Amino acid sequence: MITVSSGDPCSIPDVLGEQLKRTGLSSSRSAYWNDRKHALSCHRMKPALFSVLCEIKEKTVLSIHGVQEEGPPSAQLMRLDNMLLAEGVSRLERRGRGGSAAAASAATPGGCPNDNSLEHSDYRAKLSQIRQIYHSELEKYEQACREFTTHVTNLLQEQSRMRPVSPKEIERMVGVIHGKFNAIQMQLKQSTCEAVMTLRSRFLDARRKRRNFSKQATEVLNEYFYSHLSNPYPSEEAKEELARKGGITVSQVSNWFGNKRIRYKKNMGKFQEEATIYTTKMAVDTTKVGGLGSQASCPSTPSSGSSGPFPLTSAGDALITLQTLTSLRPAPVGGGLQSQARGGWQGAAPPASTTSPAGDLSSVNSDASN
DNA sequence: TTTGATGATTCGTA
DNA sequence: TACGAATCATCAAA
Repeated sequence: MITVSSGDPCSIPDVLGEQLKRTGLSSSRSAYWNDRKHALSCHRMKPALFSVLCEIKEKTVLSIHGVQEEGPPSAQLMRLDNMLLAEGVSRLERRGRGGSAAAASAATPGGCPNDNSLEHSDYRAKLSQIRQIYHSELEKYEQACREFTTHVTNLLQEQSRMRPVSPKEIERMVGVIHGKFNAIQMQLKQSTCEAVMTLRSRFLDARRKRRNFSKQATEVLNEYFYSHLSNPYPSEEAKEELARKGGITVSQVSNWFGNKRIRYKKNMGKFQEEATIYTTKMAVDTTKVGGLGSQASCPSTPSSGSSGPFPLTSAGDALITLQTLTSLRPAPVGGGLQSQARGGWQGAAPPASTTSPAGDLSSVNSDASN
């Protein structure tokens, strides 16, 4: 009885000989293996050996049949692909190295704010970096996969001269190789997704990127707030103007006023000094301009008039009083503002944006000029 | 490191 | 839909 190991010893010298030839290492050893190979192929037992190998092969193929079925691409892989596509990472596929920079700068990740802040450009640069690394690694894996597949295919074809190797078997082996490389690719995709997620959370989470407003923005907002203390609800137009002057967005203006109203109401005592500063400043500005020009520093509300939902004994009036008093003595505005504010917008429903606050500077100015 | 200030977000409401 | 209230997360000064 002839026993043959699954390693198929007959083919080994053959393959080695070929490899030695390819790598230029053929020498006396190569000649030795060629002799051996020739001896084996001419051996009188070769047909018997080959038939035994065929039998073994048949059994082996039967035993592994059913295990080799390749399932559909996993849901996880699809999720990763979708995520990379959504993040703009896998858009460059098959585009080559040249177009990566342009495409990187053009790509806008989903959910990304469309402002042109420095953080945003930094985000894009880092995303582009991740994208380039991803594609470079992907290309490496694909090339390695191709090379390995070719190598194994050649190997099996060589072996098929000495042992039974069916095209199906080669196909299966190629499938196995692709499966292994796909697993590696999935890891690459997974880590790329993680990197993108980390980047997103770091750069795009608004809470993380919170920056204090510039001094100018704060001043513009405070000036408006304290000069409209009786009705600190800027209209859309006023918000836009404040946003423009402060170099911030309209929604930031809205946020600021929302926070300011709440915090002022909660702790008016704390804001007395600030109120004094700003109302004094506004009063001085108004006096300087002669009662007509203060609109330049304080956006007006859409309409004017004192028929708003708040009593005239408001902070707006306090400002008027203050303007008069400023020229006479240091402004003792604090208590007045506080008491008036308490009876003003606090607790009252916010007025429609089109209504004009009693303390609107335009009306103040006209009053003052009168 | 702690703490107050502050911009942003979320949720309920009118 | 805008607002108030509560809360979160970060900044910056002590």
